[in-house]
Amino acid sequence: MANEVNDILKQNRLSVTDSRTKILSFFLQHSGALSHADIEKNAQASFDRVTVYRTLQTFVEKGIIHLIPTTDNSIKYALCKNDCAPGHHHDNHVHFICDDCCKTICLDEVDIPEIKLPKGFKPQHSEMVVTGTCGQCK
Amino acid sequence: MANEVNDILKQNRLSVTDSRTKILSFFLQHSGALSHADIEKNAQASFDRVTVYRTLQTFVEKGIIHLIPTTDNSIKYALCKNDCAPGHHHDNHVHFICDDCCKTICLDEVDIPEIKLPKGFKPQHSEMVVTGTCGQCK
DNA sequence: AATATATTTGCAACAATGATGCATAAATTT
DNA sequence: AAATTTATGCATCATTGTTGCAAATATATT
Repeated sequence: MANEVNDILKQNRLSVTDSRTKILSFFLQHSGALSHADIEKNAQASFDRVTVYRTLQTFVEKGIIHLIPTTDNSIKYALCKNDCAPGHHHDNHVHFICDDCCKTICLDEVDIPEIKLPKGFKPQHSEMVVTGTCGQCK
Repeated sequence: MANEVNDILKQNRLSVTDSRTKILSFFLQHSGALSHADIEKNAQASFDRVTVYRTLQTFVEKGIIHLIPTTDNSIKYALCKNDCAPGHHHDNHVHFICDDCCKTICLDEVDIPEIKLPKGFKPQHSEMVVTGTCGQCK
């Protein structure tokens, strides 16, 4: 996996630094969505808060991770599994938030359906979040 | 409208106070989604920040307004137009965020489609947000 | 209509989250 | 290995949201 992390960073023309390597590894190890706090609390990576912010911002810009919409005031990130390019994300899968374990799960195999909008509205991107109980918590 | 505001509050067994009256009026006047900041900056209502927070929380609990999910760190609220009861919202319409004017619009007439989830997942509530260009901004 | 009770408000203080400038440190290029 | 570019960490600040408590206001009671 060390190589995979390295490759992803180089493919995106990012210098390979300690923080980037460890934060990206953390995402690869935890397939679900992570919050800034999750990453900051991660034992393996004790970086400055600012570094974590900047690393996450960089990853979003490069299309390595994507943001997940929430109704509480928390930002969550997850690895992009489709072919996302810098400044242009192609993730169009549904996200699931479990009311029990509070985990956010990317349902990579569930596409967001297209919908008909009222006249005049031009859609550019859709997000869909489903809450409920996940497989583990039923 | 003064009566309408009064009625809504009384129907929800809330004491009729200055802040609640004015904040609720503000929602009735502005059909779109509002952020905490929008309300705080509103000239007619110069309340303590804490009061605004608590009023909005109360309104959400009572089913008078609902939260709209976003990917940035902003919480947005909009009036519930369906029959939402305390602790039990029934809004299942799509929200539209315009990239140009940055307004959030409730598409009351567009229902969130039902989707098939992987085995084990039990859905409870769905949210859908579409970004793009709205009718005014095309 | 006046008082008693219950609720809400505003203040103070605090915690958490996020942003920016700049010197140091580390990575990449030559 | 040195020069250059880039990233990090620290200090500082702004914004956002929370909690406890006394004062103020609204509702209920007589």
